[in-house]
Amino acid sequence: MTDERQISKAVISRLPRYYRYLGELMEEGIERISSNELSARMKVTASQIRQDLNNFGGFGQQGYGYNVKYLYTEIARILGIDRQHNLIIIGAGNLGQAIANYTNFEKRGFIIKGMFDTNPRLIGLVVRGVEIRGIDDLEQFIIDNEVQIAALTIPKSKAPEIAERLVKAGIKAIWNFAHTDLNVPDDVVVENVHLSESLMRLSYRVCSMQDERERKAKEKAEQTGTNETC
Amino acid sequence: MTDERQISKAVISRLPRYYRYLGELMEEGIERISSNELSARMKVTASQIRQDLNNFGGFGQQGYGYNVKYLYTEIARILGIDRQHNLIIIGAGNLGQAIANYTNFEKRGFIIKGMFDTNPRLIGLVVRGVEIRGIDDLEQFIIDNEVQIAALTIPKSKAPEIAERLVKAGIKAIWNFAHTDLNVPDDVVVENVHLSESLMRLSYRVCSMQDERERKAKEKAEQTGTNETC
DNA sequence: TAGATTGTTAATCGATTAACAATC
DNA sequence: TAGATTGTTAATCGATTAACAATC
Repeated sequence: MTDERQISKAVISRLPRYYRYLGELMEEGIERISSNELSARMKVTASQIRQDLNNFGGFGQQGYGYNVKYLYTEIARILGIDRQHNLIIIGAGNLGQAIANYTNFEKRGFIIKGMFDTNPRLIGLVVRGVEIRGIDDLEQFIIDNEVQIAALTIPKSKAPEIAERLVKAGIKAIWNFAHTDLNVPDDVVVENVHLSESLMRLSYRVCSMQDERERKAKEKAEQTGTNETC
Repeated sequence: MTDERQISKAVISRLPRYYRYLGELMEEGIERISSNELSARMKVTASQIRQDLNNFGGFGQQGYGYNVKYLYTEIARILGIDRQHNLIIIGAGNLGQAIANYTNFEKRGFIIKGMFDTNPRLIGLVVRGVEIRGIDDLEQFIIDNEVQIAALTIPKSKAPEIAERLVKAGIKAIWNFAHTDLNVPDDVVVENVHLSESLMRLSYRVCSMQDERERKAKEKAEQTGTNETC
């Protein structure tokens, strides 16, 4: 019913951004939009928008464009955020608590069922109505609460062992914030958020921007004859 | 000296991962590695590794492979993490504090000079030796401390205004955790970390994995004649 | 109906993989 | 020297953009 052929990863990774922009359009009270207008807002080509959406079927109408609310709902359905996903957070440090405190996740169907930590000082604390538990309960808790997704906000050193326990307990997906790659069976989804890698990419871009700035300054200096290179 | 031609974004985004694996190899005491061995560990093709690295020059040696330590150092240089980057964190909530507490960033040359928040309860607190300040000081602080990078861990609603102030104060890059796109001049780098989008991609993958599982189960049921479709 | 805009095919562009000569 | 493995060119694959007929 849902799947015809494999959708490319590039397309999938753009869908949440479309979803965000459509949400903003709804807030502005805009009811319909053409691929051209949307392309101007999002700074992508109209062609790409139409191509992307047509992977999932024709959501638009010739001569009219796209109905914002309808498209918004359809993308939610495609992404599976119209359903409920039960989630736990392993690691109740700042990062784990940051995720627990982000209320918008619940709006998208991600229900935080529990938090886990090994630190005795944290166990028993309640964050946004969710109790922090010791890690011994883990397997039973996953089964009892039909947990699909585990956010892993623990140090790299502990990640492989916990990942294995999660897999054995039947988890469907790991949202991995640990600075390491996890080895799991093919049918377990791992979505990595490697913040240190993100920061390194930023670093690269800052440096190459700096290089470019210097190159241009030098060029200008040469043109105005400020140095004796030629 | 450093730049010849534009390096593709795909290549850049893979460099931090190479860097991580090379670091692990060093910890294991491995001194040299061939593209083939590395490809097995990293689950990418050897061809891609060689192609990627050759964008920046020949770091290997025929018949030998790559010297781990040398390559590690070179990638650090390419990424610009051999230099010092002064950083501030705007928004001292859980996410901001999580970043402040992650010690490895300092190892890579990212020095956290200050944290800022509007919440009076947080102002004056000290996180890992860094004081949380009121946001009024922002511009002067950036100039006085030669701050290049600002991590933006504040709600979406406040992000555009702060981004504008940062740009005016001469910031070079914004590490953006706010759930919105920022409008900044071309020479200011924005690296987005949109956690909600990451979670939606995870959701998609969980659902399509589920679909596949069901499809296969159905196929099997048909083969064994458990239903009457044919 | 005429104008607008999609859905979709074709053309282009870029990234990945394969192959192999160069060379340590 | 022979074997190993890179650096690099060529072939393939996939993703993006352009174009336009279909159609609301």
